[in-house]
Amino acid sequence: MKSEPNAWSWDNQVKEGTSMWDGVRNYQARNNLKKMKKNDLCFFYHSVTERNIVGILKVVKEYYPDPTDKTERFVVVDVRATKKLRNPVSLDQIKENSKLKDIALVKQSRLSVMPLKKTEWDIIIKMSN
DNA sequence: GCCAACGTTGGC
DNA sequence: GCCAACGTTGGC
Repeated sequence: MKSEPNAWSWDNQVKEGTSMWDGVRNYQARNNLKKMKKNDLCFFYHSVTERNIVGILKVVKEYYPDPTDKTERFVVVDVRATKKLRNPVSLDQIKENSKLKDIALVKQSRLSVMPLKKTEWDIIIKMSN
């Protein structure tokens, strides 16, 4: 899950505890939100200014209508900051790893909520230690 | 700050 | 239903 740290950062998330992941206005990203199950884990990525994966979020509530969306077409999930990565994993590092060359973060840079395979997740976890 | 890559909108 | 025009995102 991606956010510009100027708009909503990891520190904001930690301070807030559980919060809605709102503002998604893209159907593909919305569909990915809908696939999330309670207790699923997600990486929190700081886009634009930092380009780092900084922490891990947990889904605490599955999708429901986004109250900030007047069209009633988009949804949110509730998430909670779970763990800060020991070392942030940068976009450059991810691009340098040939096993990660096909992930959406690299291939579809505009998508703000994207899936990740377990094997890919594990590689990134390893890189953060 | 620029621009490529997309996604959406609206005229036809 | 097509596509030009436009808006947004996010890497560089």
